[in-house]
Amino acid sequence: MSNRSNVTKQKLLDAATDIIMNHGVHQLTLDEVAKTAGVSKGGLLYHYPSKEALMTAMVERLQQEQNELYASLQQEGYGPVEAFVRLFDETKLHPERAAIQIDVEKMIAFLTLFEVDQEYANRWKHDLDTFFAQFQQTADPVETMIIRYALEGMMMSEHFGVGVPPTELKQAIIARLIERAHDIDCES
Amino acid sequence: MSNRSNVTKQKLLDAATDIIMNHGVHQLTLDEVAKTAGVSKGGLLYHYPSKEALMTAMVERLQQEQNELYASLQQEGYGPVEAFVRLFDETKLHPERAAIQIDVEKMIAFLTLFEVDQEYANRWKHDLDTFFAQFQQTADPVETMIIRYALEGMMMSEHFGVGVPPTELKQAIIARLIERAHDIDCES
DNA sequence: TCAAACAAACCGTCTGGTCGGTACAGAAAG
DNA sequence: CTTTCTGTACCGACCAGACGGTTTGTTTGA
Repeated sequence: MSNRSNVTKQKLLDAATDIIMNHGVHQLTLDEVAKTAGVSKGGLLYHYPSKEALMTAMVERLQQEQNELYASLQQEGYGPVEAFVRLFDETKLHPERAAIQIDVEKMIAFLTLFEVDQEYANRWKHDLDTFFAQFQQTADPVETMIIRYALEGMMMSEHFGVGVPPTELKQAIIARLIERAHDIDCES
Repeated sequence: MSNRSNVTKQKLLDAATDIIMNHGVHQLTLDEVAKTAGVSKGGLLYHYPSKEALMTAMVERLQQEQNELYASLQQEGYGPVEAFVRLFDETKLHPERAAIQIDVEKMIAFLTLFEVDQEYANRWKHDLDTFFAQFQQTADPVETMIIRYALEGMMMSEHFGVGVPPTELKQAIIARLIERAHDIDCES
């Protein structure tokens, strides 16, 4: 794959991600993606022969980004649970790492993709299932799951814009979750 | 409005709710709703002149059901936070009340409707915003919000079917959330 | 008998996908 | 060096089906 081709592909994935985050799945049409990326629909379908191929590529890129960040957080000494919490707020806690440019809100937005296609959704589901399985092996599985659910619920409410609390409260919530995650990791 | 008309309307709302919960928003088409309800599309559009009208009616019915259940729970002596938690599990905690037939998983499924239409979504959002505003006035707003987010995240993961834990763990999670909600209500 | 409650064919738009063609960079041939 | 050829990247008109909604006609119950 040439460099030029790869650049265009990334542009298309960026455009699709942008649309799904800011305008929702229902706006994720091939025409819209092509237009946003500054490419013709023909050009889009040259690189991704179907809408599903485009969505699959989107999910795979996100997965890869997340796995890399999660691994790097664990290498910094954070336990599995705390690393997971920090995964959700990394770009806000460490703005200097904005280069990594991962926002887990993407994941929530991407979850809505599950509504559209079942085929590839199952693959992602399987990965998430195995990932969350380890959360049931910690010192306090109940608390661990509460932390996980709280983060997901928070991101969801953020994505849909319902009942969003002021920033200070959000930061306090994250802080407390990190605290508890740290305790759980220590006990485990 | 005659009785016959109302029966059909409820059948249509039931069908739409069923589809959105079991097959997702993208399958919520007028043809599908009509077919599921055993009515022709013409019949559907006789009662609900547009898809948005149908969705609005769906949301309004759900809101009403929830408000009634929430009020009844508070009348039984539960504080606002604990009542909210029990709202999420009422049908499972009290199967004998299955007549009420409210499952808050519906709400999560309905959230995906936000992706489709912004118009009526805002109305619902406003109601949710004012509802959740009181959660920031409790003795421990941080913990209260964690409880709320955890419940929403749990229902969401249930709806999308990602990383769903075994039943016992789920019950333990709910139990602990009820415990904490109770404490918060007592302190408030 | 009359209006409410449907049924069914039909229409316009949107959308995923196809297809023939173009621009261009480099290799091969002369 | 010029010409020809080839494959990659891309464009844009077009198509078929799906979907929301309209219209017209039919049944049903008071």
